[in-house]
Amino acid sequence: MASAKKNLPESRRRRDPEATRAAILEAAEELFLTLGPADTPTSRIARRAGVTKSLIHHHFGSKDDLWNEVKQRHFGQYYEAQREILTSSRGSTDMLKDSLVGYFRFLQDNPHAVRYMSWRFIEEGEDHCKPEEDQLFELGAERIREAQDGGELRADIEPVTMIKAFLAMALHWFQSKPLMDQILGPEEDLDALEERYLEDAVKILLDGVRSRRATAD
Amino acid sequence: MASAKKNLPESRRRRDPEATRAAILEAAEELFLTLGPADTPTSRIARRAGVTKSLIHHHFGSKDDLWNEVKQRHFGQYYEAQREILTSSRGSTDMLKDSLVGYFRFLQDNPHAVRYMSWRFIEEGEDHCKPEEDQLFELGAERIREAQDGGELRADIEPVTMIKAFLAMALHWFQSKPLMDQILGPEEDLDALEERYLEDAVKILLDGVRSRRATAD
DNA sequence: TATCTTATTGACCGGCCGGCCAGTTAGCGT
DNA sequence: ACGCTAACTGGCCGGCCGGTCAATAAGATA
Repeated sequence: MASAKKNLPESRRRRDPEATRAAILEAAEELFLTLGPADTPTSRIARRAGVTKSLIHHHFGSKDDLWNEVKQRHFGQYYEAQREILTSSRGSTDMLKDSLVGYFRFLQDNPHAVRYMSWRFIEEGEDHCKPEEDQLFELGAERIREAQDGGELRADIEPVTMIKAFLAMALHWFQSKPLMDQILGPEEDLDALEERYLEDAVKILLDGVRSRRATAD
Repeated sequence: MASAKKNLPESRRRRDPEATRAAILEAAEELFLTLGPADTPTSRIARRAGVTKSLIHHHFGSKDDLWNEVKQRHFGQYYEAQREILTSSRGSTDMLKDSLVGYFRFLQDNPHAVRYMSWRFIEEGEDHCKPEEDQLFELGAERIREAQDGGELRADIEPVTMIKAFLAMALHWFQSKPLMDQILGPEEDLDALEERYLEDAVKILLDGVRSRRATAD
């Protein structure tokens, strides 16, 4: 009864449902996030994945289902990264700096995440990823409240606003980035500017959020 | 020879190209920005405008041309509002506060502008509106540099970063708003929260940007 | 080996969408 | 009054897209 299900991983299996699913997902993610869901024909996803269009329907049902799967999968990474940033960093205001830098690096390394966020903003349908994200928000707000009670962060500001400030500063850079290097010449020195921007953003936000009495290092 | 071109504005002209163009543009703007360009059939634009589909092609050429026209037109308003905010406000740091509040109010009153910005971020094609916007950026940066030289704003931060900080804080709220009231119940008290957010954002940004020596009012 | 499951295929359908075209009519100049 | 230009119409076409279905064969089970 004990099934020896995968007893031939050595030779290339001619049928490999999981690999097929993975290939479709990968192709779909790439295309959906660059062309947009509406402008991405399933046929093209299939071609890129080296599969027939019918297989997409076989494995995922409909195009919308596939899109939801991509979103949820992608949000997994995003969610993990965020959570680690929020929990790993040690106390007080350092956490905020680490969060901002960490989030910034994450977006830097995952351009898809930026486009994904943009699509979420634009689409109207329900968002399956929301509860997990809210939980994340709650986690961050809690840590901020602690710092407020400890006198490290100013208490006259809603924690949610602080979080949004950090998210906004990081995300906005990458959202507007394609608009910028479009006019800045091919790649003049946008990367150097990017580092400078991060440094400045840290300065602004930390000083704007720190308790008035605390004198910086 | 002096043409009396428009000598019958009183009785309803049965043919009125300009009015037709305007009707099409208005319908297109509404639909494009809510459904997205890809999900908006020209037939539906035509129906909404009370016109035949053919007329769209007659007046605008192609669907893409119409979309570009909408973008450019919409940017007009956006551009005007921004420019007025930047130039009208009197000296120093008050300008920044006024800019943020003004921009925030503008987005509040023009939900379309938010979606428009999001589409600009996502689309890849050239952006016809860019030069005017850059001019606006330059204007703002100049005023910030003056304040930096005058010792009112800290000088260790790139002016562009300051501008982006203000834009990001305002825009991000409205971008993420639909995601928020989706989980917050129908309309719990999102508007009250909105005002609170604006106040907090002003606090964070102004304190983060003000010169270290200047003691606030 | 015989059998059952299911991954995989290719052909096909109904529908919609963008664009075109031939024809009609309103307004404006002469 | 006449004719020209351009606004406007209805109808149609070619193409693509999402989805279905019957048929095939690979792999697991026994």
